[in-house]
Amino acid sequence: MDKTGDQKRLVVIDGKSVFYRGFYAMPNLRTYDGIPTGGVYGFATMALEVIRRLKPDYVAVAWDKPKTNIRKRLKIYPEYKAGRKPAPPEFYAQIPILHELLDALGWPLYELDDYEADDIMGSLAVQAKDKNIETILITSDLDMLQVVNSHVKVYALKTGLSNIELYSSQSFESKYGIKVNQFLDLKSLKGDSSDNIPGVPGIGEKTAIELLKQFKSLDGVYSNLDLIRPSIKDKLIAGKDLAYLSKKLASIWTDAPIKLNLKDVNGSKIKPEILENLLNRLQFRSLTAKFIELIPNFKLSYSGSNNYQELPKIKNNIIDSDHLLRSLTINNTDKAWYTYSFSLEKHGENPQVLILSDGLIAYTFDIPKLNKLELAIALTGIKSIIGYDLKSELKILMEIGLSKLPEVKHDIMIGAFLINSLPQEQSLTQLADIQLGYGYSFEDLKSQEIIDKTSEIITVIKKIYEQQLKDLDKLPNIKKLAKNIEWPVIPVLASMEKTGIKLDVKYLEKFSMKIEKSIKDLEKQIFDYTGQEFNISSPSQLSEVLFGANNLKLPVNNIKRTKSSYSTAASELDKLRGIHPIIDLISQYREVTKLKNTYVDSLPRQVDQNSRLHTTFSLTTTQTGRLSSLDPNLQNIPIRTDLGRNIRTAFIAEEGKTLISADYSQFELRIAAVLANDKELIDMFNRGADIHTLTAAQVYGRNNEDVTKQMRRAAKVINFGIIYGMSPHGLSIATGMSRLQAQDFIDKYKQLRKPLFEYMDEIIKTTKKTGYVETLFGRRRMFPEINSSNYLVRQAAERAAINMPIQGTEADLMKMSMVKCNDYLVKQHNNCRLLLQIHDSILVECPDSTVELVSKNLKNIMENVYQLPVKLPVEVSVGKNWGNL
DNA sequence: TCAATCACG
DNA sequence: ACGTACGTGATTGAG
Repeated sequence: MDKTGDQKRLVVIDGKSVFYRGFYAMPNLRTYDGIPTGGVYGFATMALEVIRRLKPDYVAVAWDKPKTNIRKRLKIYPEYKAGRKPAPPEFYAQIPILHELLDALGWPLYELDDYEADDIMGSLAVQAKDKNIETILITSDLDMLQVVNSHVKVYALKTGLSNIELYSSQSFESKYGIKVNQFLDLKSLKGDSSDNIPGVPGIGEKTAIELLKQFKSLDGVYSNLDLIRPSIKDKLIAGKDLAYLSKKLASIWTDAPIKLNLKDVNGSKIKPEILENLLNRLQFRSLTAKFIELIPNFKLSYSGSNNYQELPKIKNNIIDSDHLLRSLTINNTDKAWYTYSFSLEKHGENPQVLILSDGLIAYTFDIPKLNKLELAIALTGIKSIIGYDLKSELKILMEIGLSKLPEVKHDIMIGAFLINSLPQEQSLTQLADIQLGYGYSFEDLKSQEIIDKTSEIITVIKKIYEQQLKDLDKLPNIKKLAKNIEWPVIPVLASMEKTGIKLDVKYLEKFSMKIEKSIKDLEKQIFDYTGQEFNISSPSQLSEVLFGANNLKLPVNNIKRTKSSYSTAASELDKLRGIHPIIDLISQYREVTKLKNTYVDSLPRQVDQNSRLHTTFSLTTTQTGRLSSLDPNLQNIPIRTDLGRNIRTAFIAEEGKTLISADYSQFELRIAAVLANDKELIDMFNRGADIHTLTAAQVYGRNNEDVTKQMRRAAKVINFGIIYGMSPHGLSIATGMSRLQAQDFIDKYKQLRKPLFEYMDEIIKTTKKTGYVETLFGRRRMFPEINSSNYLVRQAAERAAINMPIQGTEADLMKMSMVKCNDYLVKQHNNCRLLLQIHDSILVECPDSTVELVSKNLKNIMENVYQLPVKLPVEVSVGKNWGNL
């Protein structure tokens, strides 16, 4: 986009439409303090693009004055722009910030009582033309096409935030078949519901275009009425006044009382310090860096200002295995190593290990077995490490055989997650971009590329680390959480992943064959009923078979719909149980195929040469702080059905060893009692009562002995459901009571557990105020949606906000337990290992001889992991396989 | 790539 | 009037 000759260029931005775009594109963007910033972000992104691509000499921003009547237009047509919903509070909250941004950029804002932004833009464009200045208008709708001429161009906002493009009249013309200068007449005829421009009633886009193609203009249409077929002619005659009124309304008025003062709109009045300060405050890190890059005299102290060029060059010393040991015998054992990658890669014959350390060296090193030991000895000096995803790196160090692993001093992947877990910032590439504005990708680097980029990579890691230290200083609770829980659990998880759990592959193969038979069996029975073969696993085909007019025609009155058909989810099929025997068969078919595909056949494919299965635990996935397990997921191995439990039987202990499972009982409810400080509930727990029976007795006003199974079940459902904010409807579904009974039950329960409900109210209140909730140990989850104007979104956020501290505190405690248990095992029973964690339980493998002792001690460690008013009883069980614990 | 479904706590 | 319990991951079919 180069300018010709000396002609100057003015850019006028339709401020509100740009702002709206950002506002809706990033509805959840907020600062740590919960100030909504999406609209400002959108505007800033676009501003950057304007400066970069259009290189304007002058810039102005036009704005529709908020809540001001557009009096001139209203006089002629009071309904103009009526019926628009007012913008939500998140919108208005950002306006003052936008003003600050404009001030920092030195871009004046034009708003006038009687004129719309379009008019202001048009007026400025006209005056600019008189001064022989080119004008570029930036807007999101086509209305501005009216003022296009030799000196005026329209740029439209395309998809994305920073994407502005010259509006091509060609594409308009090929799409509509009329010229852009006929756009106003088109609108006069067809109207525009978004602006409440009436147009001619009964004339839509199709007809209007047809007319304009033939008669060129609105006047042309009305002077040739006789040539038009009667049905349309009548509509045109009846709507003539409206048509011309529409034209007036939709016209851009280029005579707004503003004066284009070149001094005011001078685009080079940017105030770098103020801009930097503001962007920093808004936590637009990547934007800050991009502005810095763009604006030559915008070089400042901002801690993330190191772009690619400015990264210090570090001596990049590549050393092969021959020279390794001498070089590695380093003296820097006291300070932390910054690491990016201890990674094992196959290169030709030998795996290589790649080590990037504190700005000194990148090593590539073949590690045939012989050298592993030497390498391990050489690396033994490292006391602590700082880096990205250290769990992976610790696993490599274990692989090499390092006897004493370095301490995790700081992991920037997890650090970023703890500081703000809104899930945009996960990869190192993202972190470098968002926190430092460093625009280099770290994805899929080959080892040679990693070596070439050593200095950049290490510098980026250091910078992010330093940035996070500053952030953590402002978040003392999270700092403590990181130090006391999150860093220590990393090596424990590394060890668990590395150890893996043994799988009885032969057993599963047998089971698979058995299951295969019953699948065939079920298929046959199902097809007997339907009279045709189809894919039972396809919800759409199944729905057709069950409900279709030519098939079984099962009643659909209660059945939920999906987008394309009736739902065939288990909960919906349940409603049809008893109506047709096929329902039962389908449920069985589902259970069996699920089991086979997800577990029986797939797990054996994933074992190592020792028949052990290695999962990966993620610390940065769940919004509550729980772990998640993937590749394969070992946190959802079946247990609820008899058939499913067979899968657990395939998880076995090594020869001569035994599995120990240790579970916290009623973990979440106990934590809820503590957080709410519900003394009665705590007391019930501490007396060792059966909590559900006792609850039922209280709700129904009976003695414990008179509580029926039904009652206890209802009480159990509500005791758990309450943690998620269950509704009467939910309760009635889960228990089979009527809605009224359920409502009554909940009312009584509320009376009974006043502190619990007060606590829940309190959580919602503070979340609305601060924008986040915390666990007992300071883990934090942001809730941008808690003030949403959408009832359902808001309600969902409220329930999640209630649940988070409970589930999160449970997760925190569990991690602490794991660290302590692991410590104990490593120190006193080094041939015992933690294998899995399933949220409220852990699985340990231990030599037969020490099972009893170890179980007792694990139980003790877990029960006393942290002093709380409520007891945390742990149940321990042992067995040769996971199925019979 | 997404939606639907279902396995777990 | 509307929808209805929190948090996950894997598999499948279909566009």
